[in-house]
Amino acid sequence: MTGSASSMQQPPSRRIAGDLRRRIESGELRSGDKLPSERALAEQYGAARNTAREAIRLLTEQGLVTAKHGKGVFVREPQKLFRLGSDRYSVRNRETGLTPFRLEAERQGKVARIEVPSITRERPPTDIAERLQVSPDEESVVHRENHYFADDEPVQIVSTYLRWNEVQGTLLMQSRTGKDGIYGRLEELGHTMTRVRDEISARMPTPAEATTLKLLPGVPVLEVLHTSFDQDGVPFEVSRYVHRADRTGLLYELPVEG
Amino acid sequence: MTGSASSMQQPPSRRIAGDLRRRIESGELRSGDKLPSERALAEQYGAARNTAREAIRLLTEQGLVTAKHGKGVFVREPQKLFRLGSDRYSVRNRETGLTPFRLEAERQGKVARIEVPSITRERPPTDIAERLQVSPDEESVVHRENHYFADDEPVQIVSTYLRWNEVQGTLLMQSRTGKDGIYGRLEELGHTMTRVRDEISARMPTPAEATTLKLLPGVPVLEVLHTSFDQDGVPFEVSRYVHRADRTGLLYELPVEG
DNA sequence: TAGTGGTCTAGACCACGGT
DNA sequence: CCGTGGTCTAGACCACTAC
Repeated sequence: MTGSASSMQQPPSRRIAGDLRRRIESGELRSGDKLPSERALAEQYGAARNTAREAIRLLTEQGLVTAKHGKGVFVREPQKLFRLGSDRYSVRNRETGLTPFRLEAERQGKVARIEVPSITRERPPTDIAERLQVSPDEESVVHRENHYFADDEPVQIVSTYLRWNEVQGTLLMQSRTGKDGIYGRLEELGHTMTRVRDEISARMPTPAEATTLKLLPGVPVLEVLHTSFDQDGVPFEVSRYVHRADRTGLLYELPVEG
Repeated sequence: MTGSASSMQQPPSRRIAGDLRRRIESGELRSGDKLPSERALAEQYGAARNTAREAIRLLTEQGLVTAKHGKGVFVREPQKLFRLGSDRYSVRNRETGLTPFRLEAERQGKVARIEVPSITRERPPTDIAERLQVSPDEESVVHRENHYFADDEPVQIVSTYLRWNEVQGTLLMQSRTGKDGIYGRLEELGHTMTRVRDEISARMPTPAEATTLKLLPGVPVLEVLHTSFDQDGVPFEVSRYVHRADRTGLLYELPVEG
């Protein structure tokens, strides 16, 4: 508290955080390196431990470092991204027998696993009802919840919504949907996917999502609201994808109409 | 500190945060409502002010509430989203004389403004160099930085990279690029946009981004790395878009190849 | 002036990880 | 066992807002 008025712009916690950020960005502290302990930082800067702790918190919020209880605070390692391309809906991919997720996991040398925690008849959320063109006031949809893992690490949560009156009594009410997955069954019901729409947004996870995705603080999620349209322009399937943003990149390639 | 061992699973700060989250989700506290003050919460729960403050911090991190210095803590209002469609690169839109950004701002009844803080020759970042197929070791690109505002609120930061040897001495080195913008000039240079690739990710903002975008804590950014390809498949323009995620939705519509 | 959040202090005890 | 982060206490002063 000795500086002149002009040198006192920043509170100590910001100053400590700024110093650490610079040390990380300059390469002095590299991925995986351990930061000085909170108590050591406090002593170095002549501050209380809570002040050093606040500095660490700022960096954590920015996704730069991650704390490990009992061990220390470490510079976060950049993660290889799952690259989910716009061709992930292509029929060609179905014919390989590998889903896009399995393909991508394989590319990274990881083992893909998919769980189906629930398949239930429900009243749809309003955003889903609008897009699937069903009533939001009745139990008009079937909700299939899927969890995707790579090497037992959860990477995405998917909620797929289908029309109850169409899928009632079919394999689409089972967790094992047979050859070519749900799109194979939907094709038998007369829906050939000819167009898709993806609406993309990003936000911080809910506590529930943070738990199931095992998200560290400072990691946002990517939410994709996906709608499939058939040959008649009818939306026949809507899915909400929640991806952990530290492991996911989306890729869209498209022609530009003259 | 009176609960039995079995009822003590959660620390007080989480308990307070959980109670508040439930009150918000149940509708008891609505968008724009003021939460109890930190001191009031501390008293209600028989805790120190720092503990109540920690609870508020958790909610802020989750993007649920936002603090206003001197006024209080308020439930965050959902923002209307800028919907940036995949047709934003279409030539048709250029012919209207309105850029997609201006169109979208108009749709929301807001005034669009675009600043060009800098146009400089530079050595490209490696991810840009790869995609534009230029050398990362020379000053091989021109970097045009743009800031987009809606009603004087900043909503996106765009860095466009072009080949120095192509645009040297052209209008593309000026802030006013003439009719149809940069794509008009690039077409005169023989590059007709026929295909685009967008690579999308989400992350927490850097402090610099948080400042220029005036981001509140708990708001991530959407980053889009955009590449334009011409009639010969040559990448002739690469841009990095940084959008504030609380105001931006991306929309992609695409046909599915049989 | 009173009330609010923003920051800081100087302690304390707990839970976790490794020796 | 010791060192680490996780949480809490009971104060304090500052900065901002509104009256």
